[in-house]
Amino acid sequence: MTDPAIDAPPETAQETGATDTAGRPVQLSTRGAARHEALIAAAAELFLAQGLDGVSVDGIVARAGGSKTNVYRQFGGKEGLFREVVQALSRDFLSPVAALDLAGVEPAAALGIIGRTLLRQLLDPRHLAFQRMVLGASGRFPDLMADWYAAGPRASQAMIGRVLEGHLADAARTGDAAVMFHDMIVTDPVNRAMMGQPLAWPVIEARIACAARTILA
Amino acid sequence: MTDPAIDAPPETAQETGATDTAGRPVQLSTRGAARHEALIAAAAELFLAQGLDGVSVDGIVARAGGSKTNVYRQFGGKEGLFREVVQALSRDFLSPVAALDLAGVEPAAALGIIGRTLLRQLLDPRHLAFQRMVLGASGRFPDLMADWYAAGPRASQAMIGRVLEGHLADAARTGDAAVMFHDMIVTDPVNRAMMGQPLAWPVIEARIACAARTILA
DNA sequence: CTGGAATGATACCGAATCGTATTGACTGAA
DNA sequence: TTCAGTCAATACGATTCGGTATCATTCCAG
Repeated sequence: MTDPAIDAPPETAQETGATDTAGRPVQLSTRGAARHEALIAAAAELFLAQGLDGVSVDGIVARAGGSKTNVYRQFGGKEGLFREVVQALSRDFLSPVAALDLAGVEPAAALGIIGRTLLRQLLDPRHLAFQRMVLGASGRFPDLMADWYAAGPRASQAMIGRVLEGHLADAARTGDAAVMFHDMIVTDPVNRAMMGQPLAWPVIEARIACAARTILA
Repeated sequence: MTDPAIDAPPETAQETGATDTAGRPVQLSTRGAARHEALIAAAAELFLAQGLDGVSVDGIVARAGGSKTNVYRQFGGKEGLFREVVQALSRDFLSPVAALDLAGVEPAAALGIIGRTLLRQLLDPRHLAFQRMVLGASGRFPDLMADWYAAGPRASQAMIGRVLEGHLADAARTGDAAVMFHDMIVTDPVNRAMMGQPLAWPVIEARIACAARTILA
């Protein structure tokens, strides 16, 4: 297995996050760096729509432009590309909730804001497809699911925990309470949406309010 | 691969639930009916282990015995077989929780019993694989996920609802409370197990107790 | 301008897939 | 015993895919 990019070092030294199969960095020209992004973007759309096994490398390349050379040089193969796609999407979906500033907001109101922001994000068809993709692949890539879980649900739960701090009877269980509130408002609406029977938004809002009352009692 | 117990028996015409692609019943001999079961059993194991796309019809037949003829005559193809497998497994996983008899048990204790029984069931590797399979395929088969959800989570929630009846401050929200209690105790442990980082059993028990106190407050 | 590396386009390979067709053995009833 | 229908085993065709190899083209530093 020869790798020309490594046998005879670079040209335009430009470092991206790309690594080959063995984890060694791959040098990319400006064109290559652009292809790197284009490949991830194209692969993301296709993987979201059809899942890992439903997409062919040729299909991705046809959409991204360039050639298969890039996929195998920059990502080591289909699997490497999939991994980078999942990690990139994990980062993207996190932002709106993490960006909330809840300083000085009443706990009940803060939980409502978090809940609505979170659910608007999670119920987006793109995110539903993403979750389907990650869960479906969790057998083959448990570490990828762990990465997503840390960047997504756990981050949201941490924010909920900060809101609950000092407002619970049993302060020692703040962490558990945060997880439980999160799962209480997220699980059922997401599952229903995932099987094509979404709840109406007012119903979801009522659930959030009900859950907030429950957890703060 | 021959199976002496199946190769020889008589050939009385016999009706099973099998239908062909157009929904018309297929006549099966005794041998055929045995193969029907064997195919579902073999396909179930393989689909659970490798997912829909990771399994080939030839692989299933190699494990079940017989030949591909049966798959296409009895199930119409790989997809039809997959559908029957999911429905059969949905029925199987339901039983232990539905079989509980909680007449005259205190609500708090009853919730504990349901929670422990439910989680012991859901955290079984076979069920984790099943859930992975159904969620991963929910894009292509949303109706299958709906079937599972009705036979699984919704049935459990209904049982929780019957326990809560008459013990909540806001009686009108008994249904919501049941769903929330269910998701509170189920979601996080299952997700953690699914990504290969299972919670210790005592932690889970504590969660159940905590959730029961919360929901009954 | 130029030489060597990175990239593009594509042919190619081997393996694997689904679904059908074929053939011969076996079954159960006439 | 005979005969029509079913099943097992396997061959087959058509297709697809992942990954490699090839060669022309483009890019960039010097």
